Amino acid sequence: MGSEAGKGGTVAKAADVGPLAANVRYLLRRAQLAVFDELIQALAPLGLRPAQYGVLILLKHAPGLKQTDVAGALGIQRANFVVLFDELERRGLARRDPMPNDRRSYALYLTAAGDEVRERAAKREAALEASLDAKLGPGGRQQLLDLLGRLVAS
Amino acid sequence: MGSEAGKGGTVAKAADVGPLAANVRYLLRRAQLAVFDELIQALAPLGLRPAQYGVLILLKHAPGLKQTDVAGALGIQRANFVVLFDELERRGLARRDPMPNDRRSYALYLTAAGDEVRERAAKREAALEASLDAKLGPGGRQQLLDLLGRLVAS
DNA sequence: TATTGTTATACTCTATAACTATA
DNA sequence: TATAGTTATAGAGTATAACAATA
Repeated sequence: MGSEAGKGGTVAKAADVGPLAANVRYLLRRAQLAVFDELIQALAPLGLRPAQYGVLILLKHAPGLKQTDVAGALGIQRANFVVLFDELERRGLARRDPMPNDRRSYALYLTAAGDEVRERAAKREAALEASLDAKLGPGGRQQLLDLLGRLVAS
Repeated sequence: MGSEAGKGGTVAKAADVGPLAANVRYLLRRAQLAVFDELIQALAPLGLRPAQYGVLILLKHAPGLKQTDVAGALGIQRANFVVLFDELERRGLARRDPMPNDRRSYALYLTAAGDEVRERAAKREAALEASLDAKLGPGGRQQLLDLLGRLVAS
């Protein structure tokens, strides 16, 4: 990519991030972006973005949650979750059912179609996980999960 | 936070993310957001956002880089970098100098004021790093840097 | 022709305030 | 009064295309 442009003395240290290379925060961001971009590309053919995929996974594991719970668990604002879920519902991948005890809220469920899409997405994700593990080496995944868990716990 | 709303059987599993809790990508995002939010709060009193702080760090370490290089090193689009740097220049924290060999590009430098602000930001960041290390435990930082580095490398 | 800086634009994600209907 | 869902809106961050000056 044209590192030696021109003819002067400027050597153009293109990708040298210097002190940032040893910065946890910086590497965390770079790693997150890299890994997320892979997932975005993998899910794109299914018309799913990572956040929507997260909803499908969560509803598979814990059906009947209400919007506030799902949004909270995924770190999404209630207000933004509405639109996100509207699209899943419009596409017939999930549905809002009335709650018997509280007419303010909905119980959220995957549809059969939604579970199919989730399953296909999971297969695509699994392929990426394998490549992740290859990069991380033996035991690397568990180590990373531990360390990240400590950061999230706060 | 009102987990026992209503009187029915719904126990409201508020923060149970189930399978996502063991997902590298999900934890990576959550950790990155948590850690970045700390930095955003710490830098806010200085009127700096993380990306701007990154520019100051980079220019301190490698003065005289041109816009394309700095943007590329930080993973920012050339077009977006222009506006970002405009603000640093407007505030007198950095400057564009003409390049002798190439009249298309600028050599970017920190000003004295910019270096002062960078220094103050670095001190605030250092405080956060200490708290990070406490969470990560002995050797945790280096382990994490290694693992993240492998994810970014590819 | 290719590259640098630049403008304009658009799209996603995120955050907040305010409304409604229920509780 | 408090909560669930909703709407509208605004702000970041990011991505792309196109242009002028220069190489």
